[in-house]
Amino acid sequence: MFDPACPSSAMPIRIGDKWTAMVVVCLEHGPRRFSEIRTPLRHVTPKVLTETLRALERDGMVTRTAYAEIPPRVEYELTPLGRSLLDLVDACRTWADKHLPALLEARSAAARNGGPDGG
Amino acid sequence: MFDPACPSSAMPIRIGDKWTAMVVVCLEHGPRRFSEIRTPLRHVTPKVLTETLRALERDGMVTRTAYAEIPPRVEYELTPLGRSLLDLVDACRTWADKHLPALLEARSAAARNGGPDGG
DNA sequence: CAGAATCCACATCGATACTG
DNA sequence: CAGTATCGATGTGGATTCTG
Repeated sequence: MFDPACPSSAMPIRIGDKWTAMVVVCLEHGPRRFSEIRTPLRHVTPKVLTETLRALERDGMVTRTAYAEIPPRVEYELTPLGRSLLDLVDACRTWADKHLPALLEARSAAARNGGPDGG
Repeated sequence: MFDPACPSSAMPIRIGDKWTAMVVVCLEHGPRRFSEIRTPLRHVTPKVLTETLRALERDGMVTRTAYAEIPPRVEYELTPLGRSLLDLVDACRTWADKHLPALLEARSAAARNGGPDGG
């Protein structure tokens, strides 16, 4: 799911913004720091990750805890509401396991027929 | 779900493009004509609906059947793969019933606090 | 380390007008 | 009726740069 080469870009379903689902999964097993979220999501810029986290915070999905230390440390943690998104993530995974191959096959078949240069 | 005034715009989950989920629900109970899909989705332009249907067709979600009649008649119907999206639609509905009010409350609470004019 | 500010590329969505 | 063609508005995602 974290691999941009995986066919998840073909997924007909999306949770929140582009990185929301991955962030939620990252937080599944407990609080994580900003950098700890960034590491597995290697292609997300800090700006976008901040936006995603702020949106989740606004919607009561995560809590943000800043510690007054040097260097700074901030932890993000899923709320119960945020954990409820894991159910949706799971529903997506289940669907993908069962149906994504068929979608991919249909798509490439369509590309071969009515695709690039017509047919 | 078809009412633009409903809070579905706040839904943290989306199936396909903007109108995909609604189109799929429209086709739930059998084949429908282009116009029959447009009617309940009153704010969709023919261009966008065509794009949505073509995408669904490419992905093996719907079949398109054109009849050589005057006036023209075209019917769209869900494939088994397309019907599988209904499971996702249902998962979304279940989630919304249980958690959307909490999301909305958290969001408006955030708007009152750190909202428009900061604070 | 965690994040803010700025600018920009791109895709989606939509209004309008026209066609077989 | 069922589209197609063109143009414009908009929002999201990203690169880059800078700060406490």
